[in-house]
Amino acid sequence: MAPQRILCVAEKPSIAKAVAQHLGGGRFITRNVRGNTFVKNYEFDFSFAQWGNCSVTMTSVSGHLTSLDFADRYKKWQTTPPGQLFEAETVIKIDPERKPIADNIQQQARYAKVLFIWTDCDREGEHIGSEVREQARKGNARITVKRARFSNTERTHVIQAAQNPVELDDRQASAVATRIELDLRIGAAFTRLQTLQLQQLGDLLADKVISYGSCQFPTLGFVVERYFRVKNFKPETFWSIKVTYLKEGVKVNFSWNRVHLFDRAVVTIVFEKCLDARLARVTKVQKKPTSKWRPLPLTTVELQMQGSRFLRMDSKKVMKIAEQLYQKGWISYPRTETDQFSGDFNLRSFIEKQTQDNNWGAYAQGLLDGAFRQPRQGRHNDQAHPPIHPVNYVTSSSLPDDERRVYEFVVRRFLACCSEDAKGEATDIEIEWGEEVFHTHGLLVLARNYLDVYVYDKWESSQQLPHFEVGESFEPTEANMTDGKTTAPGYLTEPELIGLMDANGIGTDATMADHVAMIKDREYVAARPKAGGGRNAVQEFVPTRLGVALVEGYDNVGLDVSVSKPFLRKEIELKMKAICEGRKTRSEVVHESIEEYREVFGRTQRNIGVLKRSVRKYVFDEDVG
DNA sequence: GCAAGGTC
Repeated sequence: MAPQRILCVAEKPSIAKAVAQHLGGGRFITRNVRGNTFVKNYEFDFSFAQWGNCSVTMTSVSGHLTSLDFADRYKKWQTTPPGQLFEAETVIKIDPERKPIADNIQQQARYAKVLFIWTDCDREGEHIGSEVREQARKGNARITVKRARFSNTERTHVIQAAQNPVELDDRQASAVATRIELDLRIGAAFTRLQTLQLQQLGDLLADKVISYGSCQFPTLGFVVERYFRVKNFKPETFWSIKVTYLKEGVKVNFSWNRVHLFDRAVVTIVFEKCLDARLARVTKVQKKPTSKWRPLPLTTVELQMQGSRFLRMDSKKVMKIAEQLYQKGWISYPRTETDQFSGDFNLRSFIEKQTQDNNWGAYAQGLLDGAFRQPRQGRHNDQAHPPIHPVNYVTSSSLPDDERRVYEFVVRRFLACCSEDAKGEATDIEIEWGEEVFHTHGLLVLARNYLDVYVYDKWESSQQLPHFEVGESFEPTEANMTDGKTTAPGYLTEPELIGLMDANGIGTDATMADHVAMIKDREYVAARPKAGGGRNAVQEFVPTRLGVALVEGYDNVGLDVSVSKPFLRKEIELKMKAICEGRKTRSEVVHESIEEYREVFGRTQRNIGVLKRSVRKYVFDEDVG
C-alpha cells in the first residue's frame, strides 16, 4: 500500500521551510508554485505517531487568503447611503494575487488524507487556518483536519508538535471573523459619511478621502490630546531651597525633600526657620548595592520605540529594514510580542556566531567564557514567535548603512539580554535642617557588565561623595531660595505614541507603524524633528488643522464615548476575548456592536453640523461664533 | 475612493 499523504500548510514560507528542514531531517525536495515566487512546496517523508510513515507536502500561504468586501451594488458612494453599510451584504473574496496559493492548496489536498495546519498559534493564525481548511475542502471534502501547536521552530519543539496534533480552534477563528466584519462596516460607513459631508465644505478638502478607522482615529486622538495639553499649558512659578556644603574639597548639593512649593511666602518662612536653626544634622547615611537591569528580550514594539529614540528612524522605516534583514536571513522574525526566551532556546549558538565581529566579538566571547546569564523573562508571549534576535552573522561593511544600524541594535540588544546586570553602589545621605529634610544621592558604578555592549543605555558614576557620619552637624556653606517655572510638555514623540498605542491595545505589533503612517498620509498629523534636538532630533507629531477639527468636532457631537478615544477599540478587543472563551458568539457580538455603532453613527449624522462647524473653524479659518 | 489584519 502506498504511504498516506499528509498536507501541511504554514502561515508563511519561512515557517514551511523551517518545519520541512526539521521533519525531513534535511532531505526534502523543493518545488515551485506556479504564479507565486515566494511560496514553495517541500516534499519529504516523515513517520507520524498517529498516521505512520507518510509522504508529506509542506507548503504555506502568505498571510490571510481572503478578504471581506461589500457586494458590488454597494460600491457606489453616491447611491448607497453610508448608514446602509451596517447591514449591507458582504462577500468573501480571494484576491487575484492569492489565487495561485489557494489553487495550490486545493490541488495538494486532493490526494491527501490529512490537512495538518501549521499557521502561527495566535488568533489571526487560527483564522488563517480556517481559510486554509476551506480551500482544502474544496479540493477534498473528506480530508481530515488537524493543527500543530508550536511556539517556535526549534527542532525538538517542531517534532513534538508534529507528533501531537490538536484541533483548530474555531472560536478564535470566529473572533477574528467578527473583528474583520466590524472593522469593515464601521470603517467604511464613517469614512463615507465624513468624506462626503466634509468635501462639500470647499476645495481644500474636495479631493481628500477623510478616513475613519477604529485604530487610526484613536491614534490621531493621542496626538491631538497632547497638542491641547501643550497649547493650554500655563506656566506656574515655584520656589525651592537648595543647600550646599563644602567638605573634603567636594561641593555637595542637597535637594529639598519637598522638591518645590508654589507659595513664595510659605517657602520664605520655611527657609528663614532653616537659617535660624543654623546647624544641619546628618540623619541617615546609607550605602547599598544597586544595579541597573539588563534589557528584556526584544519585541517589535520595543524595536520601534528604541529605533526612533536611538537610531532616529520612524517606526515604519525600522520595520521595513527589519523585514529586509529577516528576508536575508540575518535576524529572526521581526513581528513578535514575546519578551521571553523559552528554556530550550539555544542562546549560545547565536552568541557564538557574533564572536567574529571586530566591535562586539570579544564581548560575545566573554559571554561564552562564563559571563553568560540567562535572559530575564518578560510578561508577554504571543505563542508564535521568539523575541527578535540575530540568527546569522554578517559583517557591517556588507550592509547598507540603515540595515547595518538596525542589525547592530538587534545584536547589541541580544548580547545585552544574555549579560549580567550592571552593578553599582548607591549612597544616600539625608540631613535635617530646621524642620526640613534634604537629601543627596551618589552612585559608584562597580561593574558595567551589559552596558559595555549596550551602548544605548547610560549609567555613570556621580561625583564621589565625602564621608559623612550619622549625627554629625555642620553649617551649610551656602543656602539659597531658588525659583523656577513649570515647563510645558512637548508634543507627542514617535516612541511615546507607539507606547500609548501598545498600552491601549491600538493595533498590533505588525500594524502600529501602519496606523502612524496612515494618519500622516491622510494629513491628520505632520511629523517634524523635535525642536532643540539638533540634527538627529527625534520626530514629534503636531496635528494639522484637519486633525484638530476632526477630534474636536467628534468630541462635541454629543457621543457618550468619543471615537477619538481608545475605549471603543478596547471594547471590540474584549468582545473578541469573550468569543474565544465561549461566553459570546460571533452573531451576538456583531449584532450588539453594530447596534451600538449605529447609534453613534446616527447621532453623528444628526449633529453633522457640529463636525462641519469644527472643520470650518480650523481648516477654513472661518469665524463660526 | 472605505478598515485592520496577515504577509513578500
